[in-house]
Amino acid sequence: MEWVVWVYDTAIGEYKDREAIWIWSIDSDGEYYLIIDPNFRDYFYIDSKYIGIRKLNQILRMELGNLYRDIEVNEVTRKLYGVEHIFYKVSGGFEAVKKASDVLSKKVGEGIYEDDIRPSQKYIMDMNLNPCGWYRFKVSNVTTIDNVSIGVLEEFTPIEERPHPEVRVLSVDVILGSRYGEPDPEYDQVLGIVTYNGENVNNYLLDGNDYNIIRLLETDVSRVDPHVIVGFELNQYIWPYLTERLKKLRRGLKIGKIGGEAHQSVLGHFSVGGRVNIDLKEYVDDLPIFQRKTLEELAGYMKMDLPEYAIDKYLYYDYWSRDREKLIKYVEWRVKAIYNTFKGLEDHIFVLSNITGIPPDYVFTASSGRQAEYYIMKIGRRHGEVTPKVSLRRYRTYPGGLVLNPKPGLHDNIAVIDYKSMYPSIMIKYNISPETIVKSSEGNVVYFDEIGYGVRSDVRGLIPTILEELIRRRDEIRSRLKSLDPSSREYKLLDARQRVLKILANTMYGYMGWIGARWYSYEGASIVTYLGRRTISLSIDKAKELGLNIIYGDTDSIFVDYNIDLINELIEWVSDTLGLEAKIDKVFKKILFTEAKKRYAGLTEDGSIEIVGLEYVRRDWCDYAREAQYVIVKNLLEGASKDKLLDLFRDFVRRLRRKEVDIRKLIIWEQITRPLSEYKVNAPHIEVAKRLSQEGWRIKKGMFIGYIINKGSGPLYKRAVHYTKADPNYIDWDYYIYNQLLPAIVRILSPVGISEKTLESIARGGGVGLDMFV
DNA sequence: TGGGGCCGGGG
DNA sequence: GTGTACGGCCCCA
Repeated sequence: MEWVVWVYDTAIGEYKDREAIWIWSIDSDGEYYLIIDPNFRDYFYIDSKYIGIRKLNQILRMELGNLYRDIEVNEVTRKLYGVEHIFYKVSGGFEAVKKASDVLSKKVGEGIYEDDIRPSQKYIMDMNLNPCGWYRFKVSNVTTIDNVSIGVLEEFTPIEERPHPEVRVLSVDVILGSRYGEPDPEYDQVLGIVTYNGENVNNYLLDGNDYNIIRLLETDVSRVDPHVIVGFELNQYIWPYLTERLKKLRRGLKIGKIGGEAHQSVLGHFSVGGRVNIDLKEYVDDLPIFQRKTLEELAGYMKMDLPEYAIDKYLYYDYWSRDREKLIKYVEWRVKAIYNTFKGLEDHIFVLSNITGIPPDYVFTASSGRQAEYYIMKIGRRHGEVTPKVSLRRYRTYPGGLVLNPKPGLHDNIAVIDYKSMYPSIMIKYNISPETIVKSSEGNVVYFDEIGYGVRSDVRGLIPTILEELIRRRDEIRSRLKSLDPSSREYKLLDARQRVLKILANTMYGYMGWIGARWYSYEGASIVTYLGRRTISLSIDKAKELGLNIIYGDTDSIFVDYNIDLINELIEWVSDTLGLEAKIDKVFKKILFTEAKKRYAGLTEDGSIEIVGLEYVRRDWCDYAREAQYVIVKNLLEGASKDKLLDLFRDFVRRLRRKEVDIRKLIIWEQITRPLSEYKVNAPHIEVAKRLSQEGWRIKKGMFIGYIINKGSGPLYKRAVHYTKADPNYIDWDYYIYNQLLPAIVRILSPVGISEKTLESIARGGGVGLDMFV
């Protein structure tokens, strides 16, 4: 029989009492298919440098007992960091191979590779069966269990580029709360579970025993039978809580296909057999544009309606006790937002999964470094590369990009010239890869005296090869996009593809400098940044020689007077002499610099305001000061008079002095970056977190603490209170005038000659007369 | 008063 | 758990 289906996961399952690869898939109507491949053999490599074949077989025979019959050893040639080695490939049944690698790790220790990659992932990479792609499967022995058609794999062929089928989605959110701070699954029942399938919201509220509502969730899942279950904080919070609640009853959470229970899997994500479990929190965690990592930010980004009342989890229990309606309304908004956000992101998720080979389940759980690594592993083996082990290394820093001191003040018509993908281009041009770096200048080597390493030019590195391929694939897609209708399905999918390829290319340099990388290269990363510094310095020299006035520069960019002829000459020189591509990135009609690097505000040619590094973009400044800075700098750039700017400032001061500001705009947000006990200093957010901790909240790394400064004496950390406990009568309004608003405005007005003294006197109420008395 | 701890953001 | 460079706050000696 032949099935044309879209694969969404591979897993280790069973066939006739033996472990087998299970390939979960659906057809264009969303019907389930499970294709079983009983023939895939797990394997690992052992380097022949560390053991002879005779000894190897002897150990395996002695230690494996009956499982030995299930093992095969073959001599193969593979590359390790580009160098050919003779390996023994030990393959066989999953259990036997696992036992064999355990035994050899103990007896030989070194030289064992790929025993740390799960068979289901090896299957994806070796068979080139990428998740979230279409395939034509030939199967036999077809049966049906529940509504899943099951068949045994004969063979398969890929079907290129067909949009993914419409997936059934169920979003889930829960109400967890406790009188005593953080809800504890040991004592605190689940208060409510809310689901949404795109049409109906179902809310199941505690009435007696929460076991009943968890069962209702299970019933809901089995009735809706979703391909995707999506939530916010599913992996770190919701699934662990629900499974912990059920442990008392000695049962698991039954939400998988064919009776599967949710269980913890690789990288700490939860796996729901036969369904795709997606946690959107992991998506927002990865992206810096989401400052506080909230669902509201994500929903706003996706241009969705925001809730009428957002309720903080610290207040869930209060609302549950006092205003349940409002709480339920909010959580209903959440499940809808989660559902709709997923719908907006599904192309990206499926494309990212398809390209990296990481199943959609945990493509977000994997860090961007790991995503890049899976991709390298996949491409590497096509070049005969064995995947190296992560080894323990000493942490070392190395110098990064070059940053120029800006010329402070207001400038007209400034062009930003930057290098197109500077680091990837350097890595390709100079062949920089872990295996191409050498210490000596002998042989075919491009040597860099200044840092004491060179790069081999007789072999092509793996990373540059991969980068070239990424760029080539992306260019192909981009040229196809030109002839497509931007609103078409095809365009959107291809656009998602080219974006993912770009992200992967841009990740490679950072990946190589990451100590946890399998393809880590301190020297390689150092050469990349060294060449980056050299490149930008050379172009600065050339720009000066051409007579261009340089205002600023950072890593891969220079800001110069907008003289199109000279700039074109510079760009041409970069291309001819350095062999790299530079371009005009944007032009500022006005741009304001302070004395500081990495901070400026500009008005672009299309009239938009761009603010970089200043208080406005930082979450550890209160919204009120941030907004004030935006308004005033916008007016400044658009040519407002000094009087107008001072009037605006005066208004912002006045509203604070009159306590007319919504206290939510006074919250300062800071992240907890380590266990509370590891902090060496007192600081407001740490102190507030410690107090929350005493009230029963588990304060974990990565949490955001929002605080407000109250009146009183002593250091700030003693006067900071959690924002849920702030009271306008106790707030230190002066702190907000002198330590939030004033510095944010001094920063942008002092470079244009408005003195700090002038602003301070306005802040004090001077020069306004009446203000003193209101 | 200045250095260290800490945080967030730029490219 | 991708990299380094940087500014600026608060605390404390």
